[in-house]
Amino acid sequence: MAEKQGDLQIGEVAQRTGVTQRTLRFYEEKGLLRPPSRMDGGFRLYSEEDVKRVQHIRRLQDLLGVSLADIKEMVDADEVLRELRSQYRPESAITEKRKQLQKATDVTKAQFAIVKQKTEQMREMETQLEERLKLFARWKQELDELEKKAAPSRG
Amino acid sequence: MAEKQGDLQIGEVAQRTGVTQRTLRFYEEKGLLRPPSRMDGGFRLYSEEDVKRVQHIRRLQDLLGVSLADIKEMVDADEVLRELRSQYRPESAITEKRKQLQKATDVTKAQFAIVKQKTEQMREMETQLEERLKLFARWKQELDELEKKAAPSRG
DNA sequence: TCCAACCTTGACGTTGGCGTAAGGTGTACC
DNA sequence: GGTACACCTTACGCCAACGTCAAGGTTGGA
Repeated sequence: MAEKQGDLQIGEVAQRTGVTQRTLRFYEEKGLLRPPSRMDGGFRLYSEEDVKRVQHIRRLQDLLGVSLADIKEMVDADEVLRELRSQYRPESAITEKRKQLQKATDVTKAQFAIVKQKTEQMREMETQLEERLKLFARWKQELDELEKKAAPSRG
Repeated sequence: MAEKQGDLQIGEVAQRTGVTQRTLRFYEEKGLLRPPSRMDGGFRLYSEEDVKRVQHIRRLQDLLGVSLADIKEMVDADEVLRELRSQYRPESAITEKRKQLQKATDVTKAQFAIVKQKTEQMREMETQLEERLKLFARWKQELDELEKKAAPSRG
């Protein structure tokens, strides 16, 4: 198997996502990334989808600050989503589908709750910091004027 | 020195803040909390201020997900703020004050930048998740209707 | 055919943020 | 002054999330 058009080796993926190759292998090991296809010699071949996935994982890490285990749960829900998208499937599996959909919904709702709560608190913090900056600005003003009075332009 | 009115032992602080005693000592060790006063026997005595400080640290940890080293920088800025509040001080120290104020302002601005960026991204994620939930809801509808047609009330 | 650049799988190392156990001391209350 | 409980320091332990070799195989071009 030669390198298929559009596929990426691990080095390129690392560059484009800003993580190390070690991290990519680590994510694979932990089940956060599906094992990619390989070249004949064993080199990993990633797709654009994989790149997006990595970026998604990083966003979750950075923004939510949750563990990779939790993130795995979340991206697994993504996988379910993709699977469900391939509608054409045995009708017998409809109960299964329903279960998967339920699971995905639950996970997403949980995630949504976290995000909502955090945005809320972040906004609070944002205004607090804003207030503080204003306060600092006023103090600086006062300092400036104090200095002007203490040592009026002696030039 | 008996236990002063209004002061708290480490156990109470732990309970009220939801962290362990170990964590409180650890924060002290790392300079995130000023060494509290002590009873004659060596028991730590915390103030209400300390409690607030711990809660603040935890919020920073949880929301921003930054290292304790970074948080130290931030809460040190708080300390500067408190010091600057005691205005009555030798005039000779005005240059020093200015420097401290500058530093505090810088740190606060940096923090503000982080918070702002994160809130932004969080809001994006929020809407994404909302969309996804809607999609899931629609799919569930479809599944329901599909089932109704496949097996119409056979009672 | 040969080489440089790229990749592979182990396997051990590191850092942050605490947990936990040991062995001893303080405090409060009867 | 005994006892039950809260606290003290010291020090080793632990887990997540990678970092960092080491020793070798693959690829693609000259």
